[in-house]
Amino acid sequence: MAKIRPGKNATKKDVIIQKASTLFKTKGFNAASMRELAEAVGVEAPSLYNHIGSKIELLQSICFKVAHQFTSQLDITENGKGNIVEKIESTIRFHIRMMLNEFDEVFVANHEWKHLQEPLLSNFLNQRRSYEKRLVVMFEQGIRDKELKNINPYVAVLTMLSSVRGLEFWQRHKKNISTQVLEDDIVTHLLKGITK
Amino acid sequence: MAKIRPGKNATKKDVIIQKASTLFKTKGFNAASMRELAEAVGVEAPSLYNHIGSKIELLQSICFKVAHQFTSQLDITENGKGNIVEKIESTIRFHIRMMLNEFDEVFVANHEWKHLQEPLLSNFLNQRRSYEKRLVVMFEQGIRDKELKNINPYVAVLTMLSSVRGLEFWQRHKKNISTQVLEDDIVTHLLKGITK
DNA sequence: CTAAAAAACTAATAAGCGTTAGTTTTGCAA
DNA sequence: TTGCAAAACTAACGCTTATTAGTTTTTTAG
Repeated sequence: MAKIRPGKNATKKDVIIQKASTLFKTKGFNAASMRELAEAVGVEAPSLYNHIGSKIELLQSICFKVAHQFTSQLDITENGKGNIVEKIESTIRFHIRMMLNEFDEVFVANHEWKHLQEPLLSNFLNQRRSYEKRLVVMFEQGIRDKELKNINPYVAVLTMLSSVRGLEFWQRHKKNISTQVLEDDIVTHLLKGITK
Repeated sequence: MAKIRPGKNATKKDVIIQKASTLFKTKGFNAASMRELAEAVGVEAPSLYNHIGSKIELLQSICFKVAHQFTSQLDITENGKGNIVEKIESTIRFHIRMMLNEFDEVFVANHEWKHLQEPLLSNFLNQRRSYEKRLVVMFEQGIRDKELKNINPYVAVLTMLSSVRGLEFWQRHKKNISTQVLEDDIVTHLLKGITK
């Protein structure tokens, strides 16, 4: 009956992807059915196929959209002004803001990527590895430039990424602390451990 | 044909649970089929039901076994000797060792718990919350006793838990660094940020 | 107002799932 | 060696799944 009603700047496909993000996050990709997704969107399941190609295509869209956001922001940061510590801080803050503002999609990209199909699965993992490697290179330069302590750059990068990912668990405590305070706390905490 | 051959101190059920841990970790609970599990064990799918009750029971066994290991170790640590910093260090090292030695089961407990059914789902989440709360209390006492900086104990606990969970990603780099060095590095890194 | 295009609907299909039933084989104890 | 229990097997059931086919309704454009 009622058609899918997208907002001003969103196609119907965008609406489906957004609802899919929430559903995949909550139930997991395999446990989430197209019938549930359709109900969330407000139509019958087969109607979804007027806008999308398949269920797996939804997961692909979510994962690669998130990957692109992180990658292109790192492009900007790498080529921008500032010393290494400032670039690391900028990267940390971007990660935190992504976790807070686009939680569902980031969560799905972090947890459900394993259900991607080849060759996109390998493509996605290569992007992740490449991203981490670029961060390691950034840390290595910071060490060479004496901006950072003589730490193991791999340990530092993974500690940083893991800590920020831990924001997942803050969803429950969201009410208790301002996101700005949280952002500053984490940045301080992480930088204090590695800066000279 | 061939019966399930358990090792000396393992029942057949234990073998199935161990194989299930690996399979659930690799493919996710829903994507892992009983037919695949049976193949990994070396029997046909229906034969599994001579040893287990159901698929969901396997997930329950894994999740609650892990939860019990963490909880009972924390009991020991809390009631043991030493100041708060020593107890925190001991807890961190236990987490790291669990991640390294019982990776599959810990991974499943961390990632697949959402597929537990009520009332066990709530039970599991309550145990997690209770565990985190006990850590927070530990940190609060450390702050009161002036052993720790005046940090936000929630932020500190979640940073600690997240960092250790990040060891998941070290599976790929395992060859490049000794686990003992890794353990010491992480402990140092984490403690340095919070101790006075 | 009309016609074409977009998008909804109902019905159905094929495949895979966990699990059960019923039967046969295996392994240990007497 | 015999007999019983444990554990394997084959076959199949009922259910859910993503997806397709075919049709009807709704929206849009001229």
